[in-house]
Amino acid sequence: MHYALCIMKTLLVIFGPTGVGKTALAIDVAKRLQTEIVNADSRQIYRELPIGTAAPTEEEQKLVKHRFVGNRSITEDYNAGMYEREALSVISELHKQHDTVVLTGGSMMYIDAVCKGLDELPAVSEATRAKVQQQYREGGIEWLQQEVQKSDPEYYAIVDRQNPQRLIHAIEITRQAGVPYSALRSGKKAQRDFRIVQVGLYRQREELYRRIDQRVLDMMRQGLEEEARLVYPLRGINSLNTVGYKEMFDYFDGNTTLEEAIALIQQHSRNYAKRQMTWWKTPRGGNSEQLTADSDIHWFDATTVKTEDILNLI
RNA sequence: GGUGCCAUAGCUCAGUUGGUAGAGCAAAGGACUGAAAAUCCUUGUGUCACUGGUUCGAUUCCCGUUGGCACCA
Repeated sequence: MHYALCIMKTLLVIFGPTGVGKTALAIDVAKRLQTEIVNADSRQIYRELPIGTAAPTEEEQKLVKHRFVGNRSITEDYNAGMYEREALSVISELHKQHDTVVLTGGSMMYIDAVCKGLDELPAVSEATRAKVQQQYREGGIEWLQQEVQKSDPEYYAIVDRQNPQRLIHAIEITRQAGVPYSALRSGKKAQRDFRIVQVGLYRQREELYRRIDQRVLDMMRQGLEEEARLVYPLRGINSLNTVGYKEMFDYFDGNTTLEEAIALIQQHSRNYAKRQMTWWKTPRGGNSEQLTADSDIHWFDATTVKTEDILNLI
């Protein structure tokens, strides 16, 4: 057993809210380990959106090879389940060459998909999706609620009934699988054949928000408006339901001024950062009692963390 | 200078036929098993601009003051 641990490969996961400083640290750590970075950001995978998603730049990618950056088009359907399968495959491939692989990003569910695993679900067909969408349009959320109550009472008992996305997903899966969605939810954590070391980054709220606001201004300087204009014709698709783009679309439509759009992008980015911090139960501003609360995660203040601190964990 | 209108939550505004007030947005907190930068839930005490008057009681009515807007000179 002890011997097995010694030869076990490692996945070093570095996460934290948007704007906390993950990219720079991950690159530095990966460089020192002479390994590669597996990106876990649901929007940076789209090659049409490098500026507005603050994707690693070409220069940064020259320092360390990145996977899952700009490898998809916004016109492709993509989701956390696909990411789990592809990421596990890439990690396995990289582990043949490297003892440690770095996984970094801000998409909570993508990271959980790799670390904890999602249950096997059938792919939803276009026909099923369209049918459910149509019935939702006709019957509203009441129909969704009644449908889930009828076809999957067990899930209805625990689901957030005001959330159309959750209800629609349950209906789609139930119809596609032929069994209730809840029957496919094991709630079990997947076993991985590598060790997982989790590093969480945090910053003082005020400073984090200041960095986020500044980064939005930087994006504007780098050409976010032009980037958004190029994808504007496709505005309805899921991948463009993204902070930085929907606000620019409103500006293009004449619903807001450019100034208002920028302020809204900043605001929505801050809201997103808050949701990330809630998900990871991020400690507030270096409270040491909270730091030890979750033993699985090694928390570091992003303003003081050193590459060596991370290397020491491995 | 004159007349009229307005002044209520961080913002935009309701409202109280006189019994100290509530929406949207913001903000804060939370949830999260294939859209997850998504989606959803919870949380509203504020000198009701200031001064005086009427009244058992005024944020509400009246006088005045200050500030803003509009029109007239």
